[in-house]
Amino acid sequence: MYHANMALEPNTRESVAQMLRAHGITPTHQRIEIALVLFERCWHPSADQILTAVNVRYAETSKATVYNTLKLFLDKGLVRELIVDPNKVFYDSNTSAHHHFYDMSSGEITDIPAEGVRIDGLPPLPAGMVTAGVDIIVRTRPGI
Amino acid sequence: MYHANMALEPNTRESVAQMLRAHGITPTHQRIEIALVLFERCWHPSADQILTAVNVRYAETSKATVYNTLKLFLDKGLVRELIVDPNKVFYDSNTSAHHHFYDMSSGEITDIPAEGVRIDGLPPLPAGMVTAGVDIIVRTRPGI
DNA sequence: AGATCGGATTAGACAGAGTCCAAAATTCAA
DNA sequence: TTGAATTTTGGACTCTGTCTAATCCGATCT
Ligand SMILES: [Mn+2]
Ligand SMILES: [Mn+2]
Ligand SMILES: [Zn+2]
Ligand SMILES: [Zn+2]
Repeated sequence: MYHANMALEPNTRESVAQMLRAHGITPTHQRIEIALVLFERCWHPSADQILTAVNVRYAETSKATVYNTLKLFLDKGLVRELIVDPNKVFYDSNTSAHHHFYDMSSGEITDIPAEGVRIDGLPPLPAGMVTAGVDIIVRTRPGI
Repeated sequence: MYHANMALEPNTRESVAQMLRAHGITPTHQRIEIALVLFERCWHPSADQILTAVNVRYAETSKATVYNTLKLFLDKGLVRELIVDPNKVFYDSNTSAHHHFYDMSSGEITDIPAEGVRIDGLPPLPAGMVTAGVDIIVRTRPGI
């Protein structure tokens, strides 16, 4: 997966710190850990998965900080929320426009690149409204 | 609690009961009330809105029954879930294929008819998977 | 270095949505 | 009418996420 925010930088603490500074975020120890977890690979973790991943080595980050930080990253455009499951929000470190497969049986989320996908025939927006985003979710389940 | 003298058009109650039977659902009083609330107009209520609406005249239906019934209706294909808000599920009594505008500032949900909307260029599904549904959510907010 | 001070972190209380359970109520076929 | 099967129910419980006030930094100044 292409990470718009990572360019070709290695996932070092220093490169992550620079990315945070570039987005106007003071790079604290906890924020760097959370960013490393978010960008280390292509996944769509929940807050709880991030909390677990960040504390694998030492318990050094609290639940409150994970939620605080995810909200901050969201405000600053570093991550986006994925609303596909009734029970929890998933976070997507790929902020470029794209869509998703959602396997309803396993919960697995897979990116669909936006290039090549085209939506035709949408009606005009209600008066005075502006588009904040168009999400396509293809819900799948194991075939016969 | 069942009240024998509820003033409601017998045709409407009876037609709802028949619809439930046609879907293999035993039409109890609570289920009929919930179905009436769901189908009385075009809206996308949450479980809590349904609970409130059903109990406007008398408190005759419990929270547990609303959730039980919504799950039953979902299984039987009478309603569909709408996952657009991180905090609650909305229910859609329109089960034909269609899409939605979601006004992020007011929470208002508006139907987009599927006729005329076309999605091109979706990649093939992961091996062994089958489509359970394709949802387009156009998130909007008040314009400039 | 030591003191300062504002932002960041934290534990744990709290809230809202939804689930579960065992007891009570009801349905409906016999 | 009867009673077994189904449905309903209050309330405890779980889970995700929020809030708050105390504490902890860590960058800057002397
Ligand atoms: Mn939930
Ligand atoms: Mn929530
Ligand atoms: Zn994604
Ligand atoms: Zn709808």
